[in-house]
Amino acid sequence: MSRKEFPPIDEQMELLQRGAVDLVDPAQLRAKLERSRQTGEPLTVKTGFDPSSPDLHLGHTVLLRKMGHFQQLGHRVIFLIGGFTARIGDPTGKKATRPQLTSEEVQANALTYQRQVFHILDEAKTVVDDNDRWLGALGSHGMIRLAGRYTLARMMEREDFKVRFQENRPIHLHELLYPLAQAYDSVVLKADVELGGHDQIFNLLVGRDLMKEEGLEPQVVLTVPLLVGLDGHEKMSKSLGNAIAVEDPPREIYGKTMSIPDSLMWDWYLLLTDIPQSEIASRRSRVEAGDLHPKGVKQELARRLVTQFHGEEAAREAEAEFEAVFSAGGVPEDVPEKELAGSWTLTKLLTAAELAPSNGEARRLIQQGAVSIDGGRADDPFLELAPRPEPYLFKVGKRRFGRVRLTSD
RNA sequence: GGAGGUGUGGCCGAGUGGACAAUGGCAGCAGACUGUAAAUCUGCCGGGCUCCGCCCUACGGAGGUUCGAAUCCUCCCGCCUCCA
Repeated sequence: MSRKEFPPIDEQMELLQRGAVDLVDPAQLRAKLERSRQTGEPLTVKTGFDPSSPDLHLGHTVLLRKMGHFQQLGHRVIFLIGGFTARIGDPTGKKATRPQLTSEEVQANALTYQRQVFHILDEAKTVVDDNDRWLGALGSHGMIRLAGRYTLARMMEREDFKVRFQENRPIHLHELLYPLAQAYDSVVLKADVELGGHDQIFNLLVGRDLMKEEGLEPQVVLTVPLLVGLDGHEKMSKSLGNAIAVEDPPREIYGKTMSIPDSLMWDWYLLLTDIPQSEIASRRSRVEAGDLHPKGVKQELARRLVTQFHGEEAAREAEAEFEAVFSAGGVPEDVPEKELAGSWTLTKLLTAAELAPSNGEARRLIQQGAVSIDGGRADDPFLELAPRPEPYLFKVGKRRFGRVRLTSD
């Protein structure tokens, strides 16, 4: 194995700490980096992913990008699929217990995951592993022995457990095993560093403890913040509907980015782009002083995000379309088209064409002035539309478009 | 095993026999204002219809009492607390 050259420590430290929330602890990370520089051995960096929900969104990419930083610096990054831990389910305090996944589902999800992940990570440099490999083999005895390495008191230091215990809410025994299992991964992999979202801090620290317990050098723990979603308040998540999926089409990524609150833009710049922090700070102060219009700054962000997943060409197109549709009130490129037979009442037509979820909703939208036909507002729910050769163009609300061709049977 | 409590619309949370498709808040949708930003204001927010009205479905599930039940009774299910 050839000796690797690593960048200077300070340079590495700066990149790695960008946007990080916790770093336990900086001195130790520095020491590990120095050692790897001397020996030419890269650090082993572990990040676990729960394969239960395979749709990645920008929130996940914050972590992936941090992994990418380690890769850029020449370290060895392990993308660890929690095939075993997914079947325990990370205790969140929420009532919904996650459904137990079959190993087929886990495998299918893992593949979907990998397809999405390698938009961000360098596939050639990424080690993919699955903790089912060792945790599955542990067996009951092994698990009990593992449980013997930790105490209830230490487990109860976790905020979530503590609160639930105080409030007399249930804590199931298997939930205590989750942090242990995750910690055991670090032991097996002899991780130098473990990355995770800030919400994972407890689990990651258990990893440190367990490694010490097993006589290993403890891992350094680095966490990144949870990305705030489109609404500007809640963390980004698919179920809250405030997410941008990695596989969203260009115009969605672009448009959704444009809809975030201005105040959120700086965080996104920090966590989702590589623009130097000094540059971000300078833009921010110019916007706040009124020297720079926030729209343009946000458009650049949107462009950069589209570029990451679809390339520059797609980003330019998305921007052109955005300008045409929203700034100039035009019509998007590819409006879905439907064909229906005969004459229709406006209300029912909207429902039939899936431009409204129900007739009642369609009627409301019409009455509220949200519907236009061929560019002119339509406010009569009972308007009769007759068949004609060219399709009708409907616009519902700000961004829903549809063409409907009415045929005379 | 025993005693008690609780279960309401996407979420939180009122409602304890009729005026309840169910107060209020959040979320969502639409309009105005804009930069498809935020904030703000206004309206909507179970489904269907021939729509100032009517019909259907709905308050954990199944039965029952009643002219009438989210509200009372019985059984069942889930969740919580205390005692053992």
